[in-house]
Amino acid sequence: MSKNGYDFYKRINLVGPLIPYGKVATYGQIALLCGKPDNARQVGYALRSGRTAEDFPAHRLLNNRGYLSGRNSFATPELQRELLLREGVPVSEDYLVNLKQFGWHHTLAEAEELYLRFTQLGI
DNA sequence: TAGGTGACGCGGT
DNA sequence: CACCGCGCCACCT
Repeated sequence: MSKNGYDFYKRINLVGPLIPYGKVATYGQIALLCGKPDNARQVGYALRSGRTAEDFPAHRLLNNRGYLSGRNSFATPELQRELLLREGVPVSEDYLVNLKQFGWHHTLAEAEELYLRFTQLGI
């Protein structure tokens, strides 16, 4: 837990790597899995400000409309597109991904297991 | 301390 | 569909 009592970023770094290869996830979805459904903006902020771990698949994150919106050198929409195409995720010329088909539809069990893990880690 | 900012999201038009 | 307004909330001046 950080000095101000905030543990959101630690949770993010545990959730991110769970996004399956060949799938994408939304900022809001990650926030929800972190137990903070209203913190979608903070997920983007975490990446923008370099608070995410090395193994965080930043290219697999997009907004709720399916648009790639990376904002730093590690994940520009162009780079995200390149990486996603490489792992078999179709991305249109205007950086749009079909969330229905390639979104990560996590299960309730996965969400519950994460919550348990956070509790065990005290974060 | 107050106010501005934003890799967001939802609901309304 | 698209566009807009507004709520959101940790961070940073």
